[in-house]
Amino acid sequence: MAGIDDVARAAGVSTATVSRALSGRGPVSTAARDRVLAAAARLGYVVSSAASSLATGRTRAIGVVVPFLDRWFFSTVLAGISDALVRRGYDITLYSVSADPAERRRVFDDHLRRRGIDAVITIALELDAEESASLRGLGIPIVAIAGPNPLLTTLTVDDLAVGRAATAHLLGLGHRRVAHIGADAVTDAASSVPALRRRGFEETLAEAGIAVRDVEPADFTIEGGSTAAARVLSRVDPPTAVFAASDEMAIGAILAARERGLRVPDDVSIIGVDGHELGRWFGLTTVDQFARGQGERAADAVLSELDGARPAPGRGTLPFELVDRGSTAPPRR
Amino acid sequence: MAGIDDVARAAGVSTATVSRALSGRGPVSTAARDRVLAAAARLGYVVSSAASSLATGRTRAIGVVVPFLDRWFFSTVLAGISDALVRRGYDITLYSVSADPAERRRVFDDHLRRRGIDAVITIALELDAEESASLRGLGIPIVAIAGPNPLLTTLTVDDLAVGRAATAHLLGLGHRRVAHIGADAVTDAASSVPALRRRGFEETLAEAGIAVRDVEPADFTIEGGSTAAARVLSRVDPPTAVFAASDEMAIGAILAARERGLRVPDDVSIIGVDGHELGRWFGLTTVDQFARGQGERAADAVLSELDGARPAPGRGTLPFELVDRGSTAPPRR
DNA sequence: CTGTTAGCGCCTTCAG
DNA sequence: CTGAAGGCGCTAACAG
Repeated sequence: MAGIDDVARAAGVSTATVSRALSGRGPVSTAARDRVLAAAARLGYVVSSAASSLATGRTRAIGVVVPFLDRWFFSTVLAGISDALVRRGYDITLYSVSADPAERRRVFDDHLRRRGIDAVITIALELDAEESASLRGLGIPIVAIAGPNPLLTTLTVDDLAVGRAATAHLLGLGHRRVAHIGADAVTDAASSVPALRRRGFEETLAEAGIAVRDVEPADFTIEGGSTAAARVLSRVDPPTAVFAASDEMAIGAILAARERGLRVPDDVSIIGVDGHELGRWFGLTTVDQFARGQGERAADAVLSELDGARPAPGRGTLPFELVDRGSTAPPRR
Repeated sequence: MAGIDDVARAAGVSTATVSRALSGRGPVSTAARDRVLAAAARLGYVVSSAASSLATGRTRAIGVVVPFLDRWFFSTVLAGISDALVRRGYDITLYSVSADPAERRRVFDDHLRRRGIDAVITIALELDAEESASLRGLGIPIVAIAGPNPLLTTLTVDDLAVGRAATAHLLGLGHRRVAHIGADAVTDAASSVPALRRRGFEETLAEAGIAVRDVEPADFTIEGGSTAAARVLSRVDPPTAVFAASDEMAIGAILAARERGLRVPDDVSIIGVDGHELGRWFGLTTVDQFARGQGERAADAVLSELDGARPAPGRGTLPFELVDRGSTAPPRR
């Protein structure tokens, strides 16, 4: 494993010059630089990240913390982050944290601090005060995607608006009996993504003078959506439309409706949130939130902060867009 | 940021003792250890991974290299790896490599070498000789999941057997006109996962004295599966059964069949490979390969190698299991 | 069992 | 523009 002094010797310069030539920091004559580059290439020299970061304090690695790895939204955002980061020569250190408090503490207090990372991106993580403090204590740029966190710089779609848009779409079609599948009023924090979408739903209904009914908590999986939808649709006076807070739940709802012999959208309209690729196949109308783009933007945000830009003033807002693919229509009566 | 000598001072011992007490390597009296632990906790001390790995050569980080992040199989395996690794206090450094040769070279020759990682896990990566050599050159344990690579220690299901099992299942039901959706004979390496499944298909057919027809290449997405299935099913003499090399393609095939007014399994039987959670909802018969478990096993394998175990002799074989959920049945005639 | 003391490999002032 | 040299924070002999 060639070291910096092997290169220095081969190029006939000092290690300081090698360091300068390779890092681009500090003045080096063209001639010297060329010799260094050639020698480095010939020897297959690569700086040791450990040594380099011990000396500089920077690691060219970004920590990414997620609550799930195997759900569409998270892996898609992660893919976006990875794309953007790899282009800039940064690595990702990945942390998937469960709900287990002890394990979370270990990740926040040990791993994240021990490991040299230059910045952190969290995806839809609901952090308690202590965890937020832990993150801030790292003294590095932090960007939280999805879910406004008053304690952190966040980059998020306006989920209240998302909830309102989806609901307004249904009301605009003439629906009056509308169900919502999503947040659990008991366990979800008021500022969480699910809770905001739900609030958007409730507010919009209230403004239209419609009483809120049929709000079913579910866990954002197809299965959860299906179960919840089955429950609402089996009421004596079932809703004519369902707003699910995620596409996976919406797909579950479509499947549940079909199982009950209901046609979508003829018998019941269904709308989701996400822009899940699968939605296309179900003709699912949804509020697309461009997950991959969110990841890219978060990566760009932390990188520009690392390049000296001030932390984004306040919070960044990400785009969303209602995509009508046909799973919603006016109620039959 | 408290350092090791802050702890040493607070505990009234030398830094060497602190290091020993905290790492567990080397003898320390109980009394000293307790004082060190207390001081470290009080000061919120965490070792600097950069300094530690510079001194030891180990980083407690495992590199994971994948070709995709946003496809079910990969994110699921990754979740398994993460679970197993986090339990043992290791971090994941994640690399998603595209097909772009230049970018791949950068990852293999720069990132992977610069970054201190103690071992590498690759998931379904088709490596050329140079890339394999690059990896081996790291001089650290390597485990390749999915796809036998003659140049590396691999941990993989026997995809030839998977292909045979799926095909035999269809033949056993009485099908004689069976199509396959999967490998592209032109672009897929003979030892790749898709090619092996396809070969299992072809061999099994041949052994039953049935001529191979209707082999459609597709890209392992729902969309690709749907398109390919549409093509086979529109033949004048369409197959009575379809074996898709992944569940995502199989689901695409089911959707395509439905679109053509065909019932599954009455008009056409469909079987996939993976154990994708979505399969449940389509009643998809599949060859489950327990993706999450694959990740866990790979993680365990590299960790035990790091703990001194010899590299697994030859290649490890992972389990698979045919799960009949009803999308296959005897042909009508 | 414990402290002292070299480095680990690189970066970065500071002179020249 | 370039080289010499100290030090980043920790670990691993080596004495004691």
